Amino acid sequence: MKVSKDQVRENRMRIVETASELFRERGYDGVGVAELMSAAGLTHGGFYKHFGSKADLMAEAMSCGFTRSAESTAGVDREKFIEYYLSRQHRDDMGKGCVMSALGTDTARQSASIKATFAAGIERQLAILGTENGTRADLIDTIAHLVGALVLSRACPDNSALADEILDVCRTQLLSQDARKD
Amino acid sequence: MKVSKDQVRENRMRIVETASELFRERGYDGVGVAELMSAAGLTHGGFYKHFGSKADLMAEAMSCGFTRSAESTAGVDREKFIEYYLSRQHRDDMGKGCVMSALGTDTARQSASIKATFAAGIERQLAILGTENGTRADLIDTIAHLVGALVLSRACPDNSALADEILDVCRTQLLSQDARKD
DNA sequence: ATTATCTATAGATCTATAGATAATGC
DNA sequence: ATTATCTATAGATCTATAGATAATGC
Repeated sequence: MKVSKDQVRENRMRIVETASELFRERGYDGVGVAELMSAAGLTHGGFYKHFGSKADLMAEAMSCGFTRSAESTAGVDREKFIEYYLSRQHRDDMGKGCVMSALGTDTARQSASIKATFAAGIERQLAILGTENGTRADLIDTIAHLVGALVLSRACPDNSALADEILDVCRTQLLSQDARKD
Repeated sequence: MKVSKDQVRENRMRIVETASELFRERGYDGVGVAELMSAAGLTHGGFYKHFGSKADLMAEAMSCGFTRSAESTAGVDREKFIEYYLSRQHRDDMGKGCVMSALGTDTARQSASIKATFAAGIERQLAILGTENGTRADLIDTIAHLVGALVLSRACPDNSALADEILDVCRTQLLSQDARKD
């Protein structure tokens, strides 16, 4: 039953990636270790050879999600970032979307070390957007605005007018802020 | 063991108010029916004479929270609302604060009927702020901005510089939008 | 007589651990 | 020999229900 070191690394990574998506989709309390391992193609007993606890995995899964976001956001300018962030596609696929909007409230209810991982993720996102897209204050403001729009839109009934209205109103406002600076 | 009709009404209300606060604090999955009833001074077996399910209570608890918010927000102008919303006090007491920021992501993971209750709450909040504080679009935009700021600030480590920075940056930006319209 | 609350429990889940197994890697 | 994964399970929890109890309200 033992596997090669490469296989172990791959299994571990698959657990983290799977968890990253499932936690975003259903929340920390919404996914059990057994289901998570099963989704990664393993049995639940093996989990604790990889991680000390479910909470430890949460931190890694969150960090992994931030890394994926950073990768796909690199080189994107403010306008494109806003368009992507407030798209229906992003809203309707929470598991693959932004960690800040999907796990922000979950994180508020977790331990200090998870919060620290989250804060580090915010800083990484700010760094990726970079000074060419605005001052630090501008970027923090924009990100908060985007996160709020997505959280509210997702909390509205699927395909409801209000859900789309929230995205549209915020997109218009955020892009007009951009225009004022040009 | 039976109690008067008045007592029944009072017990039911106490369950809803207790749930409203506990759900905001710890999330829907973070509180069990037994603990909830115990916090309301009752035993868990009696729960299902009041509510069909835990999810049914969630809807009522959410609606109750929105009502309390509406009460305390009535007559408050945009500037005062922003100051209150982005205060440390509000951020650090999630159980007693705004339902949108505390339960938005939880709601995104719930059934359509809970989402409908949430959307109705947004509409109520918009109505309370009223046309004297801006167009419907202005208000939606402001609320999304506020919710995002609070969600992100709460996800940062307690008493961290970033947690406060997020609130401060967004307060400045939101109040400057106000000034531009005067 | 009705019924809100109580105690008790069914049945399903949850996190975490124990011990067996079998392939890797020294 | 080591160890990642497996099966099995401990012990705690979870939602929901059943049946007893006792005070209300007809």
